[in-house]
Amino acid sequence: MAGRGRPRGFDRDTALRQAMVTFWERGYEGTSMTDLTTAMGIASASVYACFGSKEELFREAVELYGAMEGDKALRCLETSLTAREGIIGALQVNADRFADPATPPGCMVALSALTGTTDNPELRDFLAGRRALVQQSFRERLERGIGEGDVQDGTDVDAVAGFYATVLQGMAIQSRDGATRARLEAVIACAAAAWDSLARGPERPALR
Amino acid sequence: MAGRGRPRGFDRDTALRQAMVTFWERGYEGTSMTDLTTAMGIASASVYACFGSKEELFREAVELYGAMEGDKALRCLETSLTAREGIIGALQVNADRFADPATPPGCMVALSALTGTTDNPELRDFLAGRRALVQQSFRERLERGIGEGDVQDGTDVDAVAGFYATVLQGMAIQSRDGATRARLEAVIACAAAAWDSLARGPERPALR
DNA sequence: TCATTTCTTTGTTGATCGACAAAGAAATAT
DNA sequence: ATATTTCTTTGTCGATCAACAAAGAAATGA
Repeated sequence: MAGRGRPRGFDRDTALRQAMVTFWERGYEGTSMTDLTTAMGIASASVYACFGSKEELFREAVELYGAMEGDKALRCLETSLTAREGIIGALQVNADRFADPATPPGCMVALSALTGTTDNPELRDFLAGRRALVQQSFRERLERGIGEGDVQDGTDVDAVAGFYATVLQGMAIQSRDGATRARLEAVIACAAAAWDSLARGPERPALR
Repeated sequence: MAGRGRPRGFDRDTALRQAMVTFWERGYEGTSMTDLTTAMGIASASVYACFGSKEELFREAVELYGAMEGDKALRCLETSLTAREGIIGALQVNADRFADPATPPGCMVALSALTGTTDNPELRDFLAGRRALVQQSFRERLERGIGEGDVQDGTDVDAVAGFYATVLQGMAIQSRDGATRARLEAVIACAAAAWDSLARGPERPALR
């Protein structure tokens, strides 16, 4: 297993993490190979030898991002005693991340390839799929809540999961616009206050 | 006032509208001059002569977008009898726009320059300012509602305005990901159901 | 020691980016 | 009719894009 030839002069995980931060900050299209090689501290040929291409590097970076934060939110959903606690907790985990001064503001999955990838539908769908997974995990947690009794039977789990996913994605933009941790908390508090109207009452909320 | 020299061979408003749609679809950085000249049907030299630069053209396109939709939402806020009706109505006006099959999905102001403009802070701030204006108009409508009695005195208007702005921005991403008009309506219904918990009760919503 | 393997450095590739210069075309003013 | 003005067409500019080829450097195995 030990390589035969000259060993790699950089740490792959470290380089990937630095690439992730760069993509997170500047987006996929907004990040040039020069940006990457500068941040990673290696030459472009090493990037291609180690990661294949800019797009493959980006996909790995997104998976690393998901492994770091997504897992924490998923664990919050799983270990929570109620669906409300789980979903609101997941929002808070993300708010922590979005407002962390050590990393770029907002969510990499939500923001790094929304537009500008019109002629790369695979990459767009890749990220859209990651976003859909979050929404699906919300829905599954709501369904579990129905089974466990803390969510009223008859709740429109698709609508409620979509609502909280929408709030989460909106928080990513708010964070990009400079929203502090406290402001994100205030948004979450509002979303939490809506809970009983959505997942407690058996009737669909009236629109007007 | 009648021009002396050769008259322009294209309609400025039409060309601007086509540029707006292109920026809306592909984002600022994702739109090339070739994309623009193709969509507008004119050569790049004509673009520069008529609009100055790509960035100035984009700013004009954003202002046109705001004049088309922002005004409708603002009128909804002004003419509504209650703050609730105004803000929920503004969300619906935007949902109409986001899901209109005749135009690109989602919101141009929210999506067209979120990342990829790291080295152009003026442009980023320009769009962030437009987003802040929406949030401010929500806040002002809430304050008016307090004065008119349909919003409980003591309501945290900053938090509530931020919440509904967050939902609106999240809807833009949902729309980009393929959300139908009906799904956006479901999100709005959830946001509307939260209203009484936020703007009716005098107490701040409890977080847990 | 030396051949082999792998990585790094350096340089370059064709394509595309936004922007503009120069010249030709079409209108008005005198 | 002719000069003037303005627009359009054509071509091109230097910069930058993602990607890779070739050669030098540094490790291992025999």
